[in-house]
Amino acid sequence: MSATNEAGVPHGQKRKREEKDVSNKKKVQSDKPPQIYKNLQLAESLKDAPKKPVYKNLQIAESLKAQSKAKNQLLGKSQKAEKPKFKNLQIAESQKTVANGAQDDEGPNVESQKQEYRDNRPQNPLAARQKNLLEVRQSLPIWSQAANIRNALLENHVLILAGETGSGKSTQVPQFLHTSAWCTGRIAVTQPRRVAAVSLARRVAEEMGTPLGKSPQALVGYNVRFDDNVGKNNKVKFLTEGMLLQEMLRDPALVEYSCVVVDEVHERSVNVDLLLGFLRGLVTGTSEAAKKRKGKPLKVVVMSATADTEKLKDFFSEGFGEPRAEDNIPAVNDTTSLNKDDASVEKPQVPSASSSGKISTCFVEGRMYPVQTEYLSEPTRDFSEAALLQIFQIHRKEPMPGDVLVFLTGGDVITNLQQAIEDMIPNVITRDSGLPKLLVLPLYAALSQAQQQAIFSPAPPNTRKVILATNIAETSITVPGVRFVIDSGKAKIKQFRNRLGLDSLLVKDISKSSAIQRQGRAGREAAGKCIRLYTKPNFEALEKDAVPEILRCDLSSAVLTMKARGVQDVMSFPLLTRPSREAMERALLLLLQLDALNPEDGNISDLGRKIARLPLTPAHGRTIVAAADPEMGCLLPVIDIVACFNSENIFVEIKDQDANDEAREARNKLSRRQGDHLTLLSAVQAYASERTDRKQWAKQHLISHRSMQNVMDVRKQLRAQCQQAKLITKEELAAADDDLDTVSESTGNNILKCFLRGFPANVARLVPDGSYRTIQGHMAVAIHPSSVLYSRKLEAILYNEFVYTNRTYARSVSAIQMNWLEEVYAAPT
DNA sequence: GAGCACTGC
Repeated sequence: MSATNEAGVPHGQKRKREEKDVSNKKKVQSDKPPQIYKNLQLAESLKDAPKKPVYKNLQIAESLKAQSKAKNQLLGKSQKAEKPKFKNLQIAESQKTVANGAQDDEGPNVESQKQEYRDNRPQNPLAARQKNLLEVRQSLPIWSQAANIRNALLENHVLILAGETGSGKSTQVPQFLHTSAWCTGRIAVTQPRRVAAVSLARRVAEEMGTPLGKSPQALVGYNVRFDDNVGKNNKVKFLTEGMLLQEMLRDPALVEYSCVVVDEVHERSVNVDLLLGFLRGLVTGTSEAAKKRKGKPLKVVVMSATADTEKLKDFFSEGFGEPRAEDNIPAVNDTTSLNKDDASVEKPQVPSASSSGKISTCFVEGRMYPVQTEYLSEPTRDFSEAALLQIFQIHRKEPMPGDVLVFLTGGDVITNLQQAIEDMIPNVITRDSGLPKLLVLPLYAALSQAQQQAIFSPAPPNTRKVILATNIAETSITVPGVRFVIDSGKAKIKQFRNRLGLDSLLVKDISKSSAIQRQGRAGREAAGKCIRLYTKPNFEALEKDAVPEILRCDLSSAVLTMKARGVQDVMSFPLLTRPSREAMERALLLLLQLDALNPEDGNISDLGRKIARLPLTPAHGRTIVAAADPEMGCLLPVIDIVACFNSENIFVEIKDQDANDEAREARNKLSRRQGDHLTLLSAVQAYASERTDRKQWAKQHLISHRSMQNVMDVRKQLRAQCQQAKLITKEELAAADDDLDTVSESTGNNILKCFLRGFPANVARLVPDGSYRTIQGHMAVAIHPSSVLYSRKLEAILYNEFVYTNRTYARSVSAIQMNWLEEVYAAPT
């Protein structure tokens, strides 16, 4: 047992403590990047690489691109030939669509802002930067709409704003609004991703000429998981959707805010759908929580990249007591209703009489270069082969510079295609010796930061980059330098099947809007070209929009989210898209099984409230609560395991060639005969008890250091939250050390019993033919080959997930005893 | 003997 003396403070912890004392700017420079950067998959590079380009390279905000736009404009008139074409969103009379009669035509506070930096001392670098940025801001398409937007919210409480990438909406709208008279509280701006929230906040702070975050002068802050950088005087706060939902637990009326801007609504995450439901109740004053605002108005701005604002408008109109437009039979000549589902007709949509002046809509054109689109004349059976052909055709025919971005389905397809291209390169390039070189780069989430980073480094001279990417390049990462896009038209899509209680992850056709999004990636820096590896009729036949996540996932989390925020009748909670009754009922049933709801009235129980506060699925939350029961007494180890399930796979794939026997043996030592749960635990504990060089340790054990760092972050957060929820005392937590202890047989059993409590449906038993069948539903289940229990025959198994790929697999599996079931499910809590 | 798209509290 190694003592935790002063000198023995684990590396990471000590550093973290030091970090707390330094300012934000220093944070970025410190040898260990702050939490958020670690999650950018770019952390490693941050240490050495200059900071700016990193942020720039990420898909962040329209505004960052504005810089390059402005640069293009400065480059001179010669660029006029390639003048960005406004995409089909462009609406000549868009101003009319906002509230009637713009009063100040001049843009937002130009004079007052000018005055502001005149007043600042000239040597103030923030003010100087602000001044420079003002010119860039004024060149954004949204700038001319500033007065309209301000006036719209003066009169109405809801603004629906459609603006494509490049319009500047994410950065400018909060700045247009924060000086309005009604804006006495804060403006929240939600984002689906953490990176976006952080980088937008940074940018807006710069544009406003103030520091970011906690400083008393700071007007802009952000709050994302693992990184709270909000100051008392912040007027604008960027946060992730999940964070705002979490805030609603303690403040369901959002009283600290005067305005909530919901950005990227078209992505339709479950969280955004829930958020819109809550906001509708608040803005219309129809929900219980709305009373707590005591008459203080709330303004809601809903921003989307697609022009389809009708659905959103109908949704809010309904909240104001108007019937949804669908309920009306459209008159034959009523073009506004007829056009609703016609993607090709995107005309300005003047607020119709039915909106009764409560909802404004506004369109802002995006800024983008034209993209020429080609289709295959015949459908292809093998999109990899078709892509291979097109890549070399582009390389032969198209001028440099111009990198190629290929949208594919998954890591394996990407690896194979990369191999195929590299095999062909010698033939093609030597045969035609005038050709530039080709550099093939894979891009998908499971790659290490360093590998992902490669797409951002400039190619060597006379080299064309070919990036083979998954959907990650559609929303999360913007690849610079791309002029050619090849679109397979496919993506892997996860779908939860309620009846079977399993997730399937299958290759499916993408939606039209997804195809358009992919196409747009070719026109960000110059005119480009998009080759679709399917026919034009195929494209026309695609669904208009992707199926929203809320129709594709297990609803137990969403339902608990509603219940915990005061929604009693979840069936009538306003949702943009209503899931099936069956899916809702299944979720309610599971929550009842988990004791999260009272069986008498279906309201949330005390236990349910505890679960709802944790950043986990209800099943994992229930497991944690079970582990805190003194009879079980295994909270800390259960947290370690749950943390693993909430991070990427910690085990690095063992490839026969590169794994040496030593590492393999080291890895094997971590494995536990009881199964994957305790194997994960032993890995976390061994890692945590490593005091000298964790990175080296991870390498030696074929464990992903990055994943493990994330596990440690989640573990820390869960420990703190459990203490807050009084599931563990401060003293107990302080006494916990990371010394390597062997988990006793009985503790091991207790741990598995806790998981049993959280996963009543994920149990299967061995049947006479040697296969496993689930106890609920008698479905055939096979142990996934990645499990330490693969090919073992055990009395019964418990598993963390049930997925369908080629067959139905149980992943993360442990052995249990049938006689535990009675004990676990009979026990009162 | 499989092979996991992508986010988020």
